[in-house]
Amino acid sequence: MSILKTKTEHSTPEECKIFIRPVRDVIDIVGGKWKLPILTALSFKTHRFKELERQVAGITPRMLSKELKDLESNGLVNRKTLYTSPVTVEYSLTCYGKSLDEVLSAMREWGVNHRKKIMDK
Amino acid sequence: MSILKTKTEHSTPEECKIFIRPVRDVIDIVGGKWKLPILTALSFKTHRFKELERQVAGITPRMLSKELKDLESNGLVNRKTLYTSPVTVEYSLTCYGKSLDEVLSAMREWGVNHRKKIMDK
DNA sequence: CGGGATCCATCGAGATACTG
DNA sequence: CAGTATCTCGATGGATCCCG
Repeated sequence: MSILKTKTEHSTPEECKIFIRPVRDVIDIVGGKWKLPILTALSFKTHRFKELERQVAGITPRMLSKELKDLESNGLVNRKTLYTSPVTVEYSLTCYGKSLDEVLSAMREWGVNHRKKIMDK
Repeated sequence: MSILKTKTEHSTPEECKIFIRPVRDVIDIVGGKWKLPILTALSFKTHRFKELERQVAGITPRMLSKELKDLESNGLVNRKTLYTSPVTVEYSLTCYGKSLDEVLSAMREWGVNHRKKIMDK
């Protein structure tokens, strides 16, 4: 790629990638069937595994476990083992997880309006 | 965060659905492998089908056609047939499509920061 | 209770060839 | 040029059973 490249009316593949990648990251993080329901449940209160399984209607333990790991690896959710008997585990939103809410709110606002617009047609 | 949250500590399934649905709508609209690359290409300038096929590296005509129909059905993209010979078709972002940019920017901002955060670990 | 392991169905997307 | 039609495959997620 030329160092002397001036501003063009079209984008280079590199520019596009840098532009798109972080947006895609967000989609990957909150996308899929269960991430939003889980985050929403946790935004109301801390839940144990079994409680989440009941709150998030329809989810299987297998998926719940996998999704919680994903969310935890992204720093959105905190996992806390309580050594009661039997052992219980508490899941909660981290502060960082809560910071996602601004983004979700922006999406929600546009989405609510869009739904209205599409319905009217 | 949410209006609901200030009112109750837990959510009903109905409330959750209404809360989540518009966000999911946005994910569906810009999600998948090709929507963002296509929207990004069109955000720079109007393109014909074949031009888009070249701009969006790797896409097949089958997918490009399908994705453009999706975007058009959501009012984000305008399709304009030019009766030249042979016929050419121009695709462009609608004003409504451009309104999505605020949302994408919010996502991008969070995503850029997140990528930095994850990389540092 | 909090998961893991295994098998299976569905769907998004690629490859390729073809048409008006 | 602007798409369509088939076929195929890998990923996502569901069903079921199992364990410490």
